[in-house]
Amino acid sequence: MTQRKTKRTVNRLPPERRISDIMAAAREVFTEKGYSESLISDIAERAGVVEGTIYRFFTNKRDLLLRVAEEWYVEMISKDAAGFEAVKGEWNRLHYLIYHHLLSIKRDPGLSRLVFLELRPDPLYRETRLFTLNRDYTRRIADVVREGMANGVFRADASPSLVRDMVFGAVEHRTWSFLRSEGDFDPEGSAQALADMIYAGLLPHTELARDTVLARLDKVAGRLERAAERLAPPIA
Amino acid sequence: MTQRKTKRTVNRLPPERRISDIMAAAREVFTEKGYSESLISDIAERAGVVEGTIYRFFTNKRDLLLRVAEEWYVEMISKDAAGFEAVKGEWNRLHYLIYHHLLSIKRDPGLSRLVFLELRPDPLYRETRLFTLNRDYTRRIADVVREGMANGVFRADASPSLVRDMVFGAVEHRTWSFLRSEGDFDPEGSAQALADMIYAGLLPHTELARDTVLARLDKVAGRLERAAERLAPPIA
Amino acid sequence: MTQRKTKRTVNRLPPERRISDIMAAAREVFTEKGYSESLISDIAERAGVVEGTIYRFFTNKRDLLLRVAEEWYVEMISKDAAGFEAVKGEWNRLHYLIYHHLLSIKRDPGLSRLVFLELRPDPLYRETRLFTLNRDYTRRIADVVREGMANGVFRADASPSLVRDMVFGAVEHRTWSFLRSEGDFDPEGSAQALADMIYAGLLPHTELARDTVLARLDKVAGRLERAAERLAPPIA
Amino acid sequence: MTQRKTKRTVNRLPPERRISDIMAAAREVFTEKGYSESLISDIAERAGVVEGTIYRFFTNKRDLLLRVAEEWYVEMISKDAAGFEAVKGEWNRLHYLIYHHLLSIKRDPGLSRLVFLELRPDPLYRETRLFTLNRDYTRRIADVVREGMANGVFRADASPSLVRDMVFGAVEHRTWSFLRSEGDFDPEGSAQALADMIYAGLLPHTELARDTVLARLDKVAGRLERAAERLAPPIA
DNA sequence: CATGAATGAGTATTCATTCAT
DNA sequence: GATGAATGAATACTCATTCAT
Repeated sequence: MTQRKTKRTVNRLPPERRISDIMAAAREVFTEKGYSESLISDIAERAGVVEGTIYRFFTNKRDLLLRVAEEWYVEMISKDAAGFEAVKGEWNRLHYLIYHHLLSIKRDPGLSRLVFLELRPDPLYRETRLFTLNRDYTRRIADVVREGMANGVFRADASPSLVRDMVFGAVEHRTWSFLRSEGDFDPEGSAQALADMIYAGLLPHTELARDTVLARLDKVAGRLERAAERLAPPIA
Repeated sequence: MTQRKTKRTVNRLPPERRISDIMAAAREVFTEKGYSESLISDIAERAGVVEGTIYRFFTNKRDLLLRVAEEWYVEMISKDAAGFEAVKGEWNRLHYLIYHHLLSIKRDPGLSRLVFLELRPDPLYRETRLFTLNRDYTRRIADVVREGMANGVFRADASPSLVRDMVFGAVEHRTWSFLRSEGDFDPEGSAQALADMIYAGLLPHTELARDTVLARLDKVAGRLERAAERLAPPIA
Repeated sequence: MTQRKTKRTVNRLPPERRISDIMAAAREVFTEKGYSESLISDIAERAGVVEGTIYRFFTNKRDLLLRVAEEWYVEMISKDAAGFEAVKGEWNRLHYLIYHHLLSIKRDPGLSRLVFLELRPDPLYRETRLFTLNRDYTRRIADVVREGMANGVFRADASPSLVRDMVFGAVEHRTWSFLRSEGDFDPEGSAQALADMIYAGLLPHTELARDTVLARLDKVAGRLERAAERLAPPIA
Repeated sequence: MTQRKTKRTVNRLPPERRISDIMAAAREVFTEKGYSESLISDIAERAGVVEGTIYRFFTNKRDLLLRVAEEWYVEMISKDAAGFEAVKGEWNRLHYLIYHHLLSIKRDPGLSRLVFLELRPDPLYRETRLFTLNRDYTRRIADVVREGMANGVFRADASPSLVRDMVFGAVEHRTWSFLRSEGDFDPEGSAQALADMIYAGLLPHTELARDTVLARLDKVAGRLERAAERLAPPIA
């Protein structure tokens, strides 16, 4: 009649194992369904635990997501690290980082979406370890720029942070339709073209190639025009 | 018995007016609170209608958001159009578009977030008129590149779509902390630096042909003269 | 296949009716099961509405309980009011209030428990309308004491608030086992004995002045005559 | 691999010590947070044991609360016992018990609340040792009344149990706002006034002071009126 | 004896959308 | 056309208690 406790077989495991089981399950579920569609109960089941157990190790659902994303970043950072050290030359290093970033997105589009759409927009993102990890991850691009500037390979007035934004912004936009599951992208091709653009943009100004009479005149004319516009705006 | 109707003003307004009232209210609310925090009841109240009325003109909450975003794009596109036509020179045109895009984000961060976070990631985004509008909006960058290629100002192997992604991606990343309400950004400075990077990245690897220089000098001189004339017009 | 909306028959009723339906159902359920065991879904079902509808009229479950209790107090206060006015003499008025209070508890032990155990201990109880109602309800005892003091029937150094606490405290303790569903109690017997104790405790320590006795005898005789007349009215 | 045990101090203590540690911790926690807000894990931590250990000595959380309350009662009873014996005279004995009860509440408001709100309302309260202890504790008032009746100091028709309810009920009501942490109360003043009321209520009826012609007539009139009301209720 | 990881039941609340009046 | 009352689905989290080690 009064069916009470079903079983109650306490399956004792080392915490590290539990945590990694849960995180693996969470990564799966989050990746498949996105954050809000993911159910704690689903994650628990796949991890072979009960819902309550998840809350022994993770503050809440969001914390779990955060930890999964952090783990992913740690993975990405460490995985490339050795290879990166071996690469020489500014272009090659830019290319390496861009290419591997594209590969990571191709490998884990679900996690990428989560970071772009759930975690990064969060008002508390900056307080997050993920923010720090991401900063470390993206800083490598800026570091290459800084080195190039120190070597005299790149112009002295370049902006490392702008380059970082260009690279990661471009990659993100380039992969959006893929992240929306609509198409594919070519990591190698995109990496090459992007590296070329960035590299060329960073080279010092040669005589005729830039900032020559032509470019100067263009800019000056532009400034004059903008000034004129402010004084006498075109009749709309 | 208990007369309770607050007001019985069956406000019969022309549909266009209703629609614009609703969209104005929706824009306000969406901008202030983001999509999911926005309440249809709130929008209805600010628009001076009841919930049901909104559904006469809009399929659902998402459709309303979409229409608001579309209107914003139409606004942005038309607003810049005239000015853009007047701008000459590749660098200036790149700069113009980048600068005004940054200004739009600064002016309407709420709408920007909505597009980035709600609308664009949607699986059905491509079926949307917003997608088309955004394509038109961003195509202008690619068009500048194409023109430059045709003019011989830019290298023949440049990728207009990559440039588009670099520009809009970089802008987005540069403004993220602002969109998270954490800081500010300098539209003019960022626009200049970004235009410089892109421009330099697009120049031919070889020197410019001499005759091109001369031909373009003519053009530029002409523009200078016209600009000067606008600044100091001959006394009529 | 995709069984969606079950029905969707919108049953439109005047708000007063909905509210009273819900409150009636809530009173039933709360009375039967106590606060925390009561389910909103249960209340909704008995009221013939859907859960959401309850939240149109009541902020939350607790608010609903509060409103039910308030209604009960209003009921109790108004029900006794007319009768009370007709009662003359300090002892009789004390007795009347005590007796009817005991009757209320006997009639609605569930609500009594709720007030004693859920509502009154609440840290915000004083901010509640229920607090005000209860104050008005219990003040009547203190008022009788005050009147008696003014009339010289009771000693000048009596404490109306202490009497109030004695009366309502004693009643509560006397009915505890009943409220715990363990036994019964005798309202009439308890009311008499309690009124006697309180009355005696309030009399002046000295003897009554002779003329007072005579004056009051007149009044009492008059009341006796009128009462008798009501019992055996002259045949019309 | 990963050695993780924080401490391995298998603290083997005599059971009595364990029990008193746990009860002390429980008393603290229950007092501070109330029953349902109290966590077994919190109690365990403060007692320097783990959760499981508590269950070696106590059936469950409620049992622990019960034992804490019982201990409190034993404490209260034994503490006053000697002093009480030394007090002579009915008024003085009433006053002594009332005053010390008020002091106990003032000293341990948290435990008082627990008894009033958690333990006493329980359906199984009567089966509890706490019930017996409380009966012994409160019986002392009734005993004083009985003695007084035997001595001829109090009227023969007094009700010891009613007096008990009046005293403990009055005290409870008088201290409610204090127990809700809203104000304070004056033990000495309240004890005196309450003792006075009770004492006076228990004295034999003197000639003119009570139950004289006047009071008799009042009562009779009241009874007649009530009878009349039942026969012919006033038109509402 | 002690440990402490694992268990698992249980529910109030929101709000976009509908459709009878 | 307008109204706005009614609908109803959907889910994270807590913590007393147990029992394998």
